[in-house]
Amino acid sequence: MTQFGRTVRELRERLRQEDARFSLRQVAKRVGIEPAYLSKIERGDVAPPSEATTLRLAEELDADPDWFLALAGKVSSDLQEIIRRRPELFAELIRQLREAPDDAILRVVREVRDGDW
Amino acid sequence: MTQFGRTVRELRERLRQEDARFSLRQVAKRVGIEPAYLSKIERGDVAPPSEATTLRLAEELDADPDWFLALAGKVSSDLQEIIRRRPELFAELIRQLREAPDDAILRVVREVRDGDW
DNA sequence: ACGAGTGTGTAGTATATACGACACATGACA
DNA sequence: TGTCATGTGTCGTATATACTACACACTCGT
Repeated sequence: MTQFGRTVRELRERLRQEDARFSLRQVAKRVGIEPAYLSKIERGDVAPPSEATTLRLAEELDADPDWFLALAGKVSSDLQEIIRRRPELFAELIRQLREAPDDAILRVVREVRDGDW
Repeated sequence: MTQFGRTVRELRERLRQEDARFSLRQVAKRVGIEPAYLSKIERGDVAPPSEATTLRLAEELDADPDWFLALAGKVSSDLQEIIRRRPELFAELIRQLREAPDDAILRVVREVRDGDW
């Protein structure tokens, strides 16, 4: 599972082509971790970092937080909390949607957004 | 957060009134953990156990697995995997439903179940 | 009185998580 | 030819997770 690492590296290198401030060291500094650690993360030498660090990285690299957490093998703790408040309800809903096509889920999202409960 | 422990104890004591096989020791044995450990769990002396152990406990005590995991502060790993496959879609859906009343979510569940995508 | 079963207190442990510190080699630039 | 910045290799560590092992005190039936 070095998918996360490869993605971080690709995003960073891409940004770097137009902005030299996206060197590994400088990104690490802004994110608040050691360069050596970021290096290992990018090469999949260590497991993906904590949720907090992953989120700071996502912001730095302008990536979607939930997507980034997913690449890191995690699910946002705020989503988990929502589920934990009504576990049976959400469990059933999510399992129902396991095989549903993207646009079916999107329809549900829109419907809920416009819904008048 | 001894909510999990208290619930385990209550469920077990209740079952015990009609079946002496639900002593702490015997339940621990069937679940595959040490009695001392289960004792600490029930009194909130330690954090709730792992997902696997929590699920075996839920089955033993005839409790809903997702509800039990929630009490233990967790979200089923299979739900997490479903979310991780399409993180942005599910994140939006779940956040939309954060404040929705139960019956609104139930309507969505039914609708999806009967849906023809 | 004693053996079986009960719950619990104390101590210890293996593994995972999430990093930091420091040194090193390389390449570009003045 | 220094020096500056780059990425990386090695080693160590604090904290959390998820338990086990063993001994103890109590109670209940025989």
